[in-house]
Amino acid sequence: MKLLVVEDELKTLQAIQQGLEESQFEVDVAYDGLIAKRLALKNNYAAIITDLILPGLNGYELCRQLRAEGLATPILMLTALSESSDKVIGFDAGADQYMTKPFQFAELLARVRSLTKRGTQVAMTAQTLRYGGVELNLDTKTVMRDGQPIDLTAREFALLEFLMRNQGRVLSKPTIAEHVWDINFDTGTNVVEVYINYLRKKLDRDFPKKLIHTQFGMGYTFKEE
Amino acid sequence: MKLLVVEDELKTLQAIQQGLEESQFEVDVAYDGLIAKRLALKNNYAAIITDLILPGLNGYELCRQLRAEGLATPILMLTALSESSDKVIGFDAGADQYMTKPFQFAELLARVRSLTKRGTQVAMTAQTLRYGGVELNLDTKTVMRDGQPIDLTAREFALLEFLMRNQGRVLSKPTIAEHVWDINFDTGTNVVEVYINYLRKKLDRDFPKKLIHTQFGMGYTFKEE
DNA sequence: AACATTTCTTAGAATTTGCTTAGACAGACC
DNA sequence: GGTCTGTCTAAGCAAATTCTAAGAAATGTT
Repeated sequence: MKLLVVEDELKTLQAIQQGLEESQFEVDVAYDGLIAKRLALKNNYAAIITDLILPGLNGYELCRQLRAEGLATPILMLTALSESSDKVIGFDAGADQYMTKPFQFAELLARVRSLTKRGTQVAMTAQTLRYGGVELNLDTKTVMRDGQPIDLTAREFALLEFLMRNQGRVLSKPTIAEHVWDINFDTGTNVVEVYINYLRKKLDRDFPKKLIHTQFGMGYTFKEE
Repeated sequence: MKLLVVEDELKTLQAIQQGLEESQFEVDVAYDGLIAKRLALKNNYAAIITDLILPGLNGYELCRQLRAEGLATPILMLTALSESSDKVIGFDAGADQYMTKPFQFAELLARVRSLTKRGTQVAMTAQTLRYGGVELNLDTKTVMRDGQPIDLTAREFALLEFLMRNQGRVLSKPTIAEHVWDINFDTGTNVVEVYINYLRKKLDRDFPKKLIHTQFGMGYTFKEE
């Protein structure tokens, strides 16, 4: 687990680095806000620990700019005692935790552990496929057509996903069977036909514009008009 | 919440006292270091705010002697002097925070609040996840639903945490197993199902609105309605 | 129009998936 | 050692989905 520590005071920096490394973290360091920003955007750190007062770019600005770049990495902000009114600013900038110096190292460690636990989150990308008024959300496994929810089973969903990913293309039944069912189309099965039928009932039946088209003797196409 | 304010300049003292009382603190006052010491040892104050320059016993001595008596009450030291050497002395004496006059009352209030929170040196920001009436506190490892405490085992807690962090998303059993159990889902285990069941009994059973939903053939989702 | 081929539709059988419970096992605490 | 607590396995049951199979309909060909 890799961390970035940003601090311009060498003694403090080394103390933190050493302590974290002893606790099995990999630690990158930066003395300067601008360098820190570059590192933070390049590497995928589990958390960033930064001082507020820094050369180049202060902790507040660093934090704000990283968030502006869409970085979700947890940030722990350190500040000296006489800066407590900056606390509010720190949170507004997007810091996740705030800690006043001086502090016990054990406390820092506890907080870093708590922050890095958030890594249990699955990839944040909200993947949705859109075409012809149909919206297929891969995270929530939901399907909407013209704003109306459509309830699909797991297999139906997989089939629709495959059709939408190959939107406009003619897909033969063996191809579909292979991708959606992981079967060789040897066995004279008609599952594909059956499931196309299920999908049509749910997705096309109540709408004037059909999206699933039969290409006689060739396969099926997902397209408008 | 009871505070002690030690200050010999009457005008300043009254301003601080009034401001704090308006902010719902109970305030005791002292004009003199010796009186302050007696009060501080007798009453259990949430924090002590003291000037550095005082008759009887100066703020530095007051601070040092209280610590020598084993008092752990947070101390906020006020001083007109802004030289850093004074800061060092202040901290050595055992003060928790240090503030130079003149100051904005809002800042004083913020510091007092931070000091009276939890522990002395650190204003802990409670790490809690909230969703649909459920409050999961990562620091205390406690869970509440609609203000009612819910008792969970470590594994149940980890599962709920993972569900809440990925709230709204459909999580497959292999994904859950990997993140909450650190296992490859090869082994035909059904732990996930069993623990979903445990969690439902404790979290959903006695509430009309269910939060854990089964997406047949796909996984589980944590969401409202 | 008659036929062959392909696709659609449906019912219900087969299978998969999920829920629930009981109990085995291990570690913590007396 | 015995008890308790928490974690996990296993098995039976229920429910939902998936698939098969067979007749109906549609399409294309002669």
